[in-house]
Amino acid sequence: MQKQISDEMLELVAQRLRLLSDPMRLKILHQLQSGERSVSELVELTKASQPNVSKHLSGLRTHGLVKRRQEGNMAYFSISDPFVFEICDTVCNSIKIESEEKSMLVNQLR
Amino acid sequence: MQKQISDEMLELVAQRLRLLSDPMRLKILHQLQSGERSVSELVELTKASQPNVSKHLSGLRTHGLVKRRQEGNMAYFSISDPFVFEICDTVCNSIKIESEEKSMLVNQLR
DNA sequence: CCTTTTAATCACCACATAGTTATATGCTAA
DNA sequence: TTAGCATATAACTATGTGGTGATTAAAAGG
Repeated sequence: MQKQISDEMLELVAQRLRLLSDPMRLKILHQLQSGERSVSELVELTKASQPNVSKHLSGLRTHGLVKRRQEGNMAYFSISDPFVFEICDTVCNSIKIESEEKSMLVNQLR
Repeated sequence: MQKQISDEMLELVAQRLRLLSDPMRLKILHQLQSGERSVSELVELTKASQPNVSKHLSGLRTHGLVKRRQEGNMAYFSISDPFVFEICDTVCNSIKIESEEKSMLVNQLR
């Protein structure tokens, strides 16, 4: 018998995964993986509009995935919850394994 | 220097996480964690409507997270990609750690 | 055949959200 | 103060999606 999960917990988990379920946000987080970045740097790196980047950063921040440091005119963001990396690694691995299985299948059919 | 991720890969990862970013789907997957279930069982267990459950199962299936077995009148579903469990565990852990940190903070303030 | 049961699909509504443009805020330098 | 740069926010649009009720499809049993 497994442990039951409360509806509130399900909501929390879903909310967190929802933040990671957008390509743009993943792109931003991926850039932050190498360290702190300013908003303008992120705009440059992601080739998205500045309001769009700011909006995503705001969402990520209010849910505690990212933290903000202000220095003079600029705002520097960095990842504050390492679980982000674990999740992405797990998903990437599952995709990699899947595509490997597919290519093996193709090889068998030759 | 880190490895760059292609836009297609970002889309794939986001798509997969999107499937896990809904409480109802998480509930279904959680019930499937203990083994195969028919649609009507899942309807009963999740207290959701039958079309709703079927719709979610359909989405999960077309993206390879779940597989279907027909027997007579009924359809049995089961989890086909174990990465689901890893993801959920990781997220649950991060939430647990966070809440523990919060309660520690509260204790310090007493 | 007809009826019942199980599941899938359709049509629709309500809502959330990613994106854009325009504007505001806030800091620095002249 | 004013000008200029960096960032945040507001208002709006378009699209996606979770939910519902009604219908259909298919299988089993009378």
